[in-house]
Amino acid sequence: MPELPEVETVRRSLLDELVGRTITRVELANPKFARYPDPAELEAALPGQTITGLSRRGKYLIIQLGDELDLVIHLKMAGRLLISDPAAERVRHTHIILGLDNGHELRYVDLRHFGGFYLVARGDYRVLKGLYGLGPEPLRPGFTASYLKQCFASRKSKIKNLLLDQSVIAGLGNIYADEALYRSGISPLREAGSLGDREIERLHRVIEEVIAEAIEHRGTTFATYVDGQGRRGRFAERLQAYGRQGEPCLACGRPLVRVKIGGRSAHYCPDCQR
DNA sequence: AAGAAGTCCTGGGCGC
DNA sequence: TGCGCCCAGGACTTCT
Repeated sequence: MPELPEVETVRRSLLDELVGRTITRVELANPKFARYPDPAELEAALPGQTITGLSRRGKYLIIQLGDELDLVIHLKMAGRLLISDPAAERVRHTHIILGLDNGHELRYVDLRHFGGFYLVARGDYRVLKGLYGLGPEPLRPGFTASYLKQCFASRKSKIKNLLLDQSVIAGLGNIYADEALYRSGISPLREAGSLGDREIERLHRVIEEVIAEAIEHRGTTFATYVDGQGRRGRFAERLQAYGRQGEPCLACGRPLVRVKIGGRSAHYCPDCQR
């Protein structure tokens, strides 16, 4: 499930391949992945456009086209962007193909059918409510402990739910939220408003640390995630909480547990996380 | 207004 | 072996 580190890894893996290229051809093998505007408009608008940049906000990947357009892509749970030779066989669930002027193709593959493409005017993200209302990036100056204190103050929501709220912090998903809480010794079940200043400061530091470390290791591959060249991430082996229910806590040796919080699974150590 | 719950979707894993 | 069930999960909508 691509979260910030995985989307950033995909971005970096595609930079050299995409920037400067012109789109020659569009094939909507499954039109529903053209989320906005409608498929016919997307299909008509892309050919001839030159890719001038590739950026990321939270879990959104943004392909800059010319001076005026942004092609926004969200991979959701299982989306993949792959550079391919047109002659190479298409894997199942290949939904969108962009032909490039260097003879390669950019293929969008999505087993869970959740992700998609959005074509908007440069910087105009109103149709993407989540992108429009995104909170600060964890590795940028706007993300501070005092900002978090302000977000958490008197909130009744469990801290785990707020970490997943993209309007609070951009880019955290289930894996890194669990890892950050584990490393900071805070139970995912705590009411956000009950956290003390010291705890929030620690959580803030640990979020930066986990995200930076995960980017360094090119993300976490659990099931489907790979970068633009099909390479897996190496962070899975460093996970201390996510997916380790029943296994011993690395700090105290007692088994980690998995519980449901807000419809999502949360993995934690009931002894070390308070 | 905050917070909870439902929605999309497929393949893998499970029990029987 | 094979069927049916449940689950994973991000962002968005709808509801209370």
